[in-house]
Amino acid sequence: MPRSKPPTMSDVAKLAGVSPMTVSRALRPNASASESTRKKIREAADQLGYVLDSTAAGLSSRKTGFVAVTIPSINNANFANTIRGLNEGLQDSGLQVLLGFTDYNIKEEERLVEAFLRRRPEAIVVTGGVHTERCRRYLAASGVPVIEIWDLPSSPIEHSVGFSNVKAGRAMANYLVDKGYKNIGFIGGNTKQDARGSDRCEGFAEVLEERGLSTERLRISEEPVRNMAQGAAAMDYLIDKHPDTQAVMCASDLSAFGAMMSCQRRGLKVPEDIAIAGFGGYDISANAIPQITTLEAGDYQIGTETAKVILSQLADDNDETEERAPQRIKIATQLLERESTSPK
Amino acid sequence: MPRSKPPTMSDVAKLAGVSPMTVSRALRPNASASESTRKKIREAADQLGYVLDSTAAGLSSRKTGFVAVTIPSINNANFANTIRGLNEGLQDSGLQVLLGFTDYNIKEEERLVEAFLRRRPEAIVVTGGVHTERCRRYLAASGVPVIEIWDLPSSPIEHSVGFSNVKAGRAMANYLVDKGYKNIGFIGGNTKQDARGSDRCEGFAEVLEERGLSTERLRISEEPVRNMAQGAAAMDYLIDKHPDTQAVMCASDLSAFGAMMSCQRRGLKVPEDIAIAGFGGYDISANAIPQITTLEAGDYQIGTETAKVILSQLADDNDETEERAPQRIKIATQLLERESTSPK
DNA sequence: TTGAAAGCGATACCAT
DNA sequence: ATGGTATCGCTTTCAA
Repeated sequence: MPRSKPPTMSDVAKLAGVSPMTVSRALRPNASASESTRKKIREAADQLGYVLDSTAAGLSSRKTGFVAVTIPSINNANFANTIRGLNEGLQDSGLQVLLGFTDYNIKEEERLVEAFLRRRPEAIVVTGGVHTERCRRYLAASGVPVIEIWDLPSSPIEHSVGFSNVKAGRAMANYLVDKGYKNIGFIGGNTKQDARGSDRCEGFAEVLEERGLSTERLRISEEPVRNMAQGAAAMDYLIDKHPDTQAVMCASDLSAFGAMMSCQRRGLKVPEDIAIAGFGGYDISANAIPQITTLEAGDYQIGTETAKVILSQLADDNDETEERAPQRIKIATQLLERESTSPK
Repeated sequence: MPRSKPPTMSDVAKLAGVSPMTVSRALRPNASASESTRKKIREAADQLGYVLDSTAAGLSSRKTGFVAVTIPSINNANFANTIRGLNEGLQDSGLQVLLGFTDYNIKEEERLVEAFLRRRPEAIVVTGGVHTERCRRYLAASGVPVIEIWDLPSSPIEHSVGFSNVKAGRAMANYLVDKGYKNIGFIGGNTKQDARGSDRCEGFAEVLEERGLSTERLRISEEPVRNMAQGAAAMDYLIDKHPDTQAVMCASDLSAFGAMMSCQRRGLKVPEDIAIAGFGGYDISANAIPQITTLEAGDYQIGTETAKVILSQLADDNDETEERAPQRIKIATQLLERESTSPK
């Protein structure tokens, strides 16, 4: 089958006996064209199998309809939910999400952002507030709204939608200390790689210090600790080193579950022998036995709120209004107390 | 901050004292330009903060650099892995994945495909072999390579990369029957929504019949059964109705885990009282206690193989070779026997 | 409501 | 190695 050149507007125009310009208008909902020519043109288009070329349309109208988005990983339910929320929030706007994955690497993020900039997106969304110097310059000079999500950076590039990861870590630490635990640990990964995760760890450690508890059980391994197996391994290490550990917060619910399985294998009961908490409000935290205490981050809502920011910034009826001011949308987090930290 | 128009190639050319054409060449790796002018131009570009407009480049060169991909959901580790594999396979090609989510709805897929076609992708990847009539027409007339993944349709549109979901269901059924189980159930969701899931169920049922076993324990609910909670609910229903059930295959490892938790809550031991198997090779299947028997689908590999098909089809040195023939790449699945179906 | 002309920002192609 | 010119397929703008 030879791959032939697709038909153009001119082809449709010729067949319908009108000018290309009329075709252009007839194919758009809001343009003026009589119903009769519209019908004629639609038929001609159908007959030819014509599909609008939005590449050309974008070049001419200076609107690509793209929203560029970078997230650390696609294998992560939290970010997946954010993308779902964003997609749904943009549903009726005609905006297309251009999704890229940084693999928790800001150098890779820089590459992605540069590649995305070439596509002339109408807005750019990046995860987190830590970027390479060059990447910050790209974003600042992009000429379109920039939204940082999943954090509320102290020096945002422009808009931000998220929550304070430091405070999130503090909240969980305070909760565990309030429960009466003394020997408290934290399981997390390389701080350089995952700025948000390390912020949570930092907040967690702050509270332990403030409340006069030891911080020697902060188990930060070189490798990331995101999945179940990594959580299990980290827990093994932690308990071997500090058998008197009474409670642990894990970087995510997945590693918390892995840690919990590790305890079960050792004959340690959760929460009676050791309490475990996670982060992220993953499905597993609600379905595991025992259910895992977690901090829900409002992942889906981050997406929907980001969509709102984008749409309000792009609305053309606000060129001079205060809507153009940098937005800072705080998403509520929620500590869900579950069985894994509540001995009966 | 006023959002001003970004600089163009002409701007760079003017500043560097050359023609736009020279800029175009200097900015590409393979074009001929002297090192001295290259340097001059790069400096001018940097100074202006120039970023190539690939929209315009695409219009002119008739290459957008897009590969359009539709998957049912972003909240699914299997599809996520496929996208990871695809991305990595396309890494060095300069091709950008344009990702869309159908929500397991072929009408939504049709809308997405039409929207994507407007972007003039250089290849299109769709999940599954079931599409609306109109969507099939779109794809067939797209003029670019079309790859259906996660299945091997009997009437493929063009290329396909996947495995037989019917055979996958058969494999698990045969395994369970071989283990000596008689009262075997299946937990899955609405067949209309998820064609691949229902294929697996169909294969599963075929084997039960062929081997003289009852198929009355095929629990197919109206709603999808994909997550843990749904799996738990379905298991409760199944056991209430058929307390003599000895083994169950679930539509996914997530529902298998939910089902297992449901058993645990009832005091049923897995696998001693009831055996449970899943599908998909999710992390949870290897980390749960007991570990869950599953059928690994080669999700990541589906992505990498799809990338290979795309690249070979797009290679311009094969206009007339047999490489243009429809490819049908079979991905190996693997039944991983684990504790959840192996009483000691 | 419709049409003609002039780009949008780049590359292909042909010269030099 | 570099430049000039003609598109690429559409929309904007201005007229009719």
